[in-house]
Amino acid sequence: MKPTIKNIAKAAGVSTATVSRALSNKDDVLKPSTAKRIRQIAQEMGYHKNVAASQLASHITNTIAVIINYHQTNFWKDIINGILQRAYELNHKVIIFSAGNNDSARLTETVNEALEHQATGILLISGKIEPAQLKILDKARMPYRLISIYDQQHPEQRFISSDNVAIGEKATNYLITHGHQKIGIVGIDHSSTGQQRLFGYQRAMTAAQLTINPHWICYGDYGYQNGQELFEKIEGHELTAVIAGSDLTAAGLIKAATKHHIHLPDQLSIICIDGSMICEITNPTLTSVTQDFYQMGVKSVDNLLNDEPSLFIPTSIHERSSVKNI
Amino acid sequence: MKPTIKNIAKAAGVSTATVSRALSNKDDVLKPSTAKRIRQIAQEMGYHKNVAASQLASHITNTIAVIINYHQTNFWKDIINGILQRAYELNHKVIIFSAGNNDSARLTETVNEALEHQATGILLISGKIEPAQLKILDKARMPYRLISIYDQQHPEQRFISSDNVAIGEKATNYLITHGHQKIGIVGIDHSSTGQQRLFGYQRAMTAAQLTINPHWICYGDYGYQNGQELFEKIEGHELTAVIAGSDLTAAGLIKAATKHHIHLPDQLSIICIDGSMICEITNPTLTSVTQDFYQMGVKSVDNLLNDEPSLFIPTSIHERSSVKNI
DNA sequence: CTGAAAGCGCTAACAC
DNA sequence: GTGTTAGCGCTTTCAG
Repeated sequence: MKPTIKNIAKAAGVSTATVSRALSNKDDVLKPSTAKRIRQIAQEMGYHKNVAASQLASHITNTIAVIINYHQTNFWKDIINGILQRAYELNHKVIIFSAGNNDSARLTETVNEALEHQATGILLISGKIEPAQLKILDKARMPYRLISIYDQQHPEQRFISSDNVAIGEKATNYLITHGHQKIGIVGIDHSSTGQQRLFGYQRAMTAAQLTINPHWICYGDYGYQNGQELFEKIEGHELTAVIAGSDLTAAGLIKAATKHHIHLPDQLSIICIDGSMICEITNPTLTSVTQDFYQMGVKSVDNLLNDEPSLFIPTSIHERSSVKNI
Repeated sequence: MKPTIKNIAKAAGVSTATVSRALSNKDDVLKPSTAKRIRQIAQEMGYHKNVAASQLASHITNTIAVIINYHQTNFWKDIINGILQRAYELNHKVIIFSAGNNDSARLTETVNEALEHQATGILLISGKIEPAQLKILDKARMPYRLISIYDQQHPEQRFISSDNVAIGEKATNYLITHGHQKIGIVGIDHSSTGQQRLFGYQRAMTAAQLTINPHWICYGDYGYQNGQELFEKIEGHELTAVIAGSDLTAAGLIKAATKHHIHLPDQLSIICIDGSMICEITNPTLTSVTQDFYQMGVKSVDNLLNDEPSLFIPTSIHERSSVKNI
């Protein structure tokens, strides 16, 4: 006999309504003895609620749909970890959709798919998003948040992100404070994240009345290998300090600098963005601007479920001996 | 007007069955013109299928439920990544359940919750699992696989895992081949994974007629900090080589060795298990036994959906200059 | 405190 | 090709 509410009702000699109540722990309405007896029978029959039926009837899913729109880097993993943790605490399930790597068509497809799940809300971990997809979300009147992306042009969009402009500015100012004037920024990319960090750098430089030599800005892919390669690009420009676009970029720069017999920080000061364990291990002295992606995941869930306004995840700077006073 | 199949039917002047067919792209049965017209109307009404209703009626979910039973280490993130990728390719959704950190009661709870979702199958990423939970799964007749855990005592259980005995053996034999006899194993724990690695080590040592000094076996937690601390423990035992239980353990050992002015590999050869990027960056010369967790995720999905037998994910050894010939 | 019954939105025979 | 209709398994008024 298939373990359904109906069959349990039959076995217990009660109605399906009573069984439903018993299994939903609505004990305040039921006689404790019947409730207990029903649960006992359910247990014996190996009953497991059919979530689909339950959701259909009740219209509540307690599910957060997460869309990952960029798998290349690793930060989404920490964000997911935070989401999972907080979702569990708030008694929500998490369903994850993979949308490839900034593939717009596929993202649209994925957003539509997520919408089919009648989730409580959608969390979109993205490098970028286009108006087309936003329109779908808005039309569906489904609560959503953009994680790790914010758009100064569209302050009305709800996001949870690091403040990348502030990050770039903070790192730059730190170096300026220490007397540096020829400061490079290395390994950022053309995504909004990279551009915002660059903008912060430019703003700080300009505010300090420092001129920026275009050669001091080196694009890259945030990677370790790339960091090593980029070192060659910054040589010969008399830089005294460099902002590494990511922790891996910094690791690569350090590796290459060592190989070229450049002494750090005497000949070159390095500060790194996204400083995490890798930098800590390769070079515990490295000053870094760190973001807490786990926290970003946690806050995202809170923010979504409580309908709070957009949020910047705070950034902290870990001052170590990698920056020389000049 | 709520965008349901019924309302679309009304708007299009057809039956709900026809709408259902059109929206499920059963175009072989429909007149192309009506199919197209219906999809057009659905689009305009902002229709999104109600997955709950669909699943309830069809009994098919195309969903893989993943349970994470151990959040402390990072390998699950790569596994999840592989699962997501492959699941997408096979047109399956992924729902993730977090079961804390080897909390047995909570795991039971989570298994039950996963069962409620009528998934195609369950993937359990675990450090360990108990008979109680296995019994629930078996009783529910739900296909499942244990990832990253295998139990020699229970060959009937389906698992996808690295072969930790082989890994320990492989690392040990590598050192033996290079002439080492006083070999330590450092940083493993008491989990089945750790114990299997230890067992492989012991087997290789015994096979080579080498005696093991109990002090050569140092327990730890696979961490970086711990690796540094453990270095002190192995000093004074005249070891010529060491197997580090994890990449982070190796990084810690290297750090501590350098601090103690021990020259690697002349005074001590190190080989590491789980060798990944961190080791590559901290010490590109380190010989390591590597496991591909991403691949483990990919294979798990295939294995589950195609009902294939248990599988060991192959391990490879990267020989570099961290082991000295003596 | 418990039961009867009307759906939730969709699918899948079966009929025409 | 398309319509009719009987569910899928559960929740939730509304009665009693």
